[in-house]
Amino acid sequence: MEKKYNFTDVEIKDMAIRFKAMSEPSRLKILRALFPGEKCVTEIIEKTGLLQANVSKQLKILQRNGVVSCRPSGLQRFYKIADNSILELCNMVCKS
Amino acid sequence: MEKKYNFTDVEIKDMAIRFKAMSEPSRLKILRALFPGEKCVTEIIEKTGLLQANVSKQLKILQRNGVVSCRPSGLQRFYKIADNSILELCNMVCKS
DNA sequence: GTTTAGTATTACTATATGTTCAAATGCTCA
DNA sequence: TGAGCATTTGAACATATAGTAATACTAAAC
Repeated sequence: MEKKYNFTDVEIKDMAIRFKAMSEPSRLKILRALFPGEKCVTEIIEKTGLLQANVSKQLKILQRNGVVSCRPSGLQRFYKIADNSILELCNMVCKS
Repeated sequence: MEKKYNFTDVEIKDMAIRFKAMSEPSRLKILRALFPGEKCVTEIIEKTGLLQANVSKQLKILQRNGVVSCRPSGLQRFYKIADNSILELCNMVCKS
């Protein structure tokens, strides 16, 4: 597998932002809750044990960085993992 | 490839710490300087354009989290990427 | 059409942590 | 001891997190 390592400054900045999105336990707990499939905010609150305001805030950060996506449905908003590589990333970091 | 997604709280905490280690542009610039091969602190300072104190502090963080390793040699200390998966990780995040 | 209940986001505050820079200190070898 | 290389310290500034409370949104009941 061909690997790149001459990253530009812009790429480095973007990478830092993405890594930062994954760098909080509260956000990783939300991802853990979402790996099996999409869930609404209330379900995420139950699964994670975090407070409502906190979940909402962290979901916004995850969404802004393309880690999760959102689908409104009636009163609820269903969030899901945006990309398969997120799980792969977690597995790689967890092993090392 | 078999993927895990029932991470324990402890695993999540550790993952967050590792992601955080990669979440600063200054640290990623240091890694970029090290990808071609090991370098001493002075060389890293030249390559990155960061100040000495800063490089030293960020190297310590990277070392504490197992991202780089250190080999003293005379007056100098040579740092290198500790693990091949670091570059793989950067490639994965850069693409997405 | 207005109200009401359920659902989710936003504002605000206190606290904590991280980054950078300048200066001082530590370490190693000649 | 002195020079070169690297780390540590301390202060200023910036950013992030968690919690409480208030606000916004949506759909259905009346």
